[in-house]
Amino acid sequence: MNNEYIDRELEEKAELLKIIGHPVRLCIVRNLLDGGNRNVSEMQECLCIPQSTVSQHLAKLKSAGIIEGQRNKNQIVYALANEDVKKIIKSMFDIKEEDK
Amino acid sequence: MNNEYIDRELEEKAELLKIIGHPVRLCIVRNLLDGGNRNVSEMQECLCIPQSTVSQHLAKLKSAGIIEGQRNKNQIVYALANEDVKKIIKSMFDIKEEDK
DNA sequence: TAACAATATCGTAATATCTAAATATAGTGA
DNA sequence: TCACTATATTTAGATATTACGATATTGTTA
Repeated sequence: MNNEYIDRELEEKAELLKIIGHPVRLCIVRNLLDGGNRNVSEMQECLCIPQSTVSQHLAKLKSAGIIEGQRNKNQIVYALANEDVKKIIKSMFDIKEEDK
Repeated sequence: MNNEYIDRELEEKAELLKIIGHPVRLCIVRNLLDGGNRNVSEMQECLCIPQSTVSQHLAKLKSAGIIEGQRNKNQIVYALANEDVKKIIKSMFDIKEEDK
């Protein structure tokens, strides 16, 4: 976007919104905030879609800094890593507390 | 998306996020909330993009119920019409009050 | 009603996204 | 090291989105 009124901040926020603007990714992110599935196999089962598809959505979320993965033994455990996204999900889905 | 874990609500919210997840549309929506340009010509000037492009983005926002247009003489004055979107924009851009 | 101004819609080419199978990688435990 | 499990990457076809010129529509005013 080559436009002085659309600045870097706006571009970045738009990108963030676009990335969570997909049913599978929004489901992943909402579950993460809501204390749900944290590793890929669980997400895959819960979402009923192929593993590679889940992984690609996770890659997209990760490259935007929305989630972070940490290896735990055999698995990779994901967590939300972006405050804007947390705020958005909380306000959209009326989630009160991170249950931990 | 044919998946029992991804329900109607999730689909709708994802669609909403996707629609505001575009720099031009996010700019329009943020300006509307922030008391800025409300008719198409002003937006067009401010955004430096062709009128038909602005109109198409407005159509998308409108068909998702994010904005509503009201005719005022020669022009159509738009306003935000979706509470989720208002909340999101406010929290992302630290807008305190609708100035009116 | 004619000319004009503001906005919307259409057509379409370029680009981006999505999905999923196939394949690769990397950690774990025997 | 070997087999296994969990996850990531690659590839490709299908689909969706985007931008914008051309054109249409609708309201206004003379």
